[in-house]
Amino acid sequence: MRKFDDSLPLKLLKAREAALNHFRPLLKEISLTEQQWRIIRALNEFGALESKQLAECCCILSPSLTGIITRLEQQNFIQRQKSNEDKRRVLLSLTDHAQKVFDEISPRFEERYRKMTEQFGQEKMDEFKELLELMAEVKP
Amino acid sequence: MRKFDDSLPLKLLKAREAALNHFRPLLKEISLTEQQWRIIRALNEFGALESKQLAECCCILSPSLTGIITRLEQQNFIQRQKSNEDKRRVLLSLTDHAQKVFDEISPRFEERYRKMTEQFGQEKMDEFKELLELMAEVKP
DNA sequence: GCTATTTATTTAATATATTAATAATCTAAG
DNA sequence: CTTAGATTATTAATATATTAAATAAATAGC
Repeated sequence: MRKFDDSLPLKLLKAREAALNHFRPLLKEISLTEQQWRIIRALNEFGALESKQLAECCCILSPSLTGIITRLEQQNFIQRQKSNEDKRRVLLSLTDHAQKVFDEISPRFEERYRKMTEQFGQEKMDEFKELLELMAEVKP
Repeated sequence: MRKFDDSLPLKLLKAREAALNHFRPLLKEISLTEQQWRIIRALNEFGALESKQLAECCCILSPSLTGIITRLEQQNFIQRQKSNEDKRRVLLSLTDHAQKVFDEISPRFEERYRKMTEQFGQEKMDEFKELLELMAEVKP
């Protein structure tokens, strides 16, 4: 039978852990969790988003998102605004404070990302990302 | 600047989600979480393990493991036994019940794993795993 | 032999993941 | 227009993740 270590989910978990280790020191420095930073990055790029869209693109389930947003709101990183056309929906966007923090710190994330890519090898990284995208498309 | 979606940790997360979707229905059927199943698989292969070793090979931190083991013990899947040489250590192993459940259900996991591999392509899967292992070795 | 240090595990506190259920609103069939 | 069904966000309950601190037992150095 297939060995314990020959498990795609486990290998994906370990690879992700190793990748995140490149960024954990920075996250700790600014006191944001990995998920909080992911959400801030998404809102920086897409501007205002509805909760559902944000959950989708950040790969975070709605119930988790509700809590994360609540805390980011308390820390003055995110503002919520009810939609007028559809009163069920909530629009989320970065505060000026969050935008400022993002602009200041993101170059340092970029630098670490660059180093990680260099260490792994640019060619291998491209090939790796290609395979990751293919796997993400596989349906059971 | 690098786009939001061009993020290795995010791609790893999405690929892992897609991979896990192949097994979630089975896990639900036997009412075990992904982590519980990982631990059972490890103990099936390695026999009795100490808590630290189990945490290491399952990529689960000790504080999480304590809770998971407690619940698996209550469900009669795992038994703990204190080491005699070093009374700090705890030896963990599968109960007969767990071994029986594992032997019955694991062929169905194998079958789904086989289908996932076939769908993705055996060659690509080998290449993919190779890159995942390389990434897991990269140090920050 | 004793003490300081180290190591293995657990506890505590907070954040996130997962599933089910709820509340509010919208949409479409009748 | 009205109501059944669908959709969005939240709440609730339980499990796991993460970091720090506490506990207990082993080991090194004196």
